[in-house]
Amino acid sequence: MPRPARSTYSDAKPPYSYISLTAMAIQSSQEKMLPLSDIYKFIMDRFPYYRKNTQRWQNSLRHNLSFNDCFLKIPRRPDRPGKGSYWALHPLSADMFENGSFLRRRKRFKSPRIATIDHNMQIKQIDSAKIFQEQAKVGLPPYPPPPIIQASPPMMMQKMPLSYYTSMSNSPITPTSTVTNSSKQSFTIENIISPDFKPSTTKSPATPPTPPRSSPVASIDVVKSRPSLCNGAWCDDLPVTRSTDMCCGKSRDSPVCRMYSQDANSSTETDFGPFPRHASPDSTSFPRFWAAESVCSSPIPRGTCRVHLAPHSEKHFGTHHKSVTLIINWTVPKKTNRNTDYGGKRLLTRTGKFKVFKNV
DNA sequence: CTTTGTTTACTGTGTC
DNA sequence: GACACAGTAAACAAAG
Ligand SMILES: [Mg+2]
Repeated sequence: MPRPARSTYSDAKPPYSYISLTAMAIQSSQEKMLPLSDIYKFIMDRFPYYRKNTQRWQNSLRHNLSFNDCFLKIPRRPDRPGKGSYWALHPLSADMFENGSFLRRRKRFKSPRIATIDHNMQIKQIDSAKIFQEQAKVGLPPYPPPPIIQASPPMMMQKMPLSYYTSMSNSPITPTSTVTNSSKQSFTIENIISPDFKPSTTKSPATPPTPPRSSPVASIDVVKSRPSLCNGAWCDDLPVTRSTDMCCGKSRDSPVCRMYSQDANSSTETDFGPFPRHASPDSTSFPRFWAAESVCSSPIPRGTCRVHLAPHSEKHFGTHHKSVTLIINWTVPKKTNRNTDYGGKRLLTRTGKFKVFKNV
């Protein structure tokens, strides 16, 4: 086992990340899986620091569970009802910590996609997480083993919470290190993972701990459109690409596309804030004078930002102010590919100025 | 209602 | 500065 934390930790903040703390909790459990509340409990039990501000860190921790591929949600068994799922470690993430030290994590773990054969004998790429979640359900025994053609990275693996579904009532919960399945069918978790999780000292020469090579990524829709300048004309529909347009799947660390309105005379800038996620914003929340309305037609790929002046502004437009300059920032991927944390390139911020005159 | 889960946005930090 | 990782807040949905 990676060394667990000291059983008593002072009030100081432990040097472990949420990923580490959560991994500790899960690994410490008999079944290698825990419901959320038990993860909380584990952490609070041995780290007094986390007995305070529970809202805060628990929110962060949940974020980590969802966000990180190394944590898998395993559905509850019907005979063990309750709220929420169980959380396990992705078997292929055993390599995550350098020689098992919770203090040093390697590269962020990405659940690799794996080639399988579907019912029609078609080769399909699916997230390996799926396989393990399914497998946990099925347990050791029978069943149409999803044949694995090629599991991308050969690597050190760890146990899946097998006993969970299989040791319903009778079998004693197997101590993790001794779950040795002797006879088995063509494919189980145990088949594709190595027999034991050996952290610090021992290294299996047979299975060198290859760091997870980045796996093939799903194809991406790269947004091609660029906002075009429309100087000198009233633009009813400004083609604006939102930052989230650039994202493929989950996004994180993505910059925002904001829209600014700048008064040509006073040069005061009004920040209209990021574009709304799903719907059009209510125009009342916008600044009084340069109130505008932004409508993003859809939450996905591309949206059109429609800029109007609010009635109040409209009245002064062309008298008080000859024009309005809209400064619109948007982002483009620096190269192509994906966004930020997901292996791709960062985004560049571009700025466009749109001078808008009243349409006569 | 609360808890659990997903996601976006933003921030800070260390490294190269 | 680019980039990867980490922590936090918060919106929001779904399920208990
Ligand atoms: Mg996850």
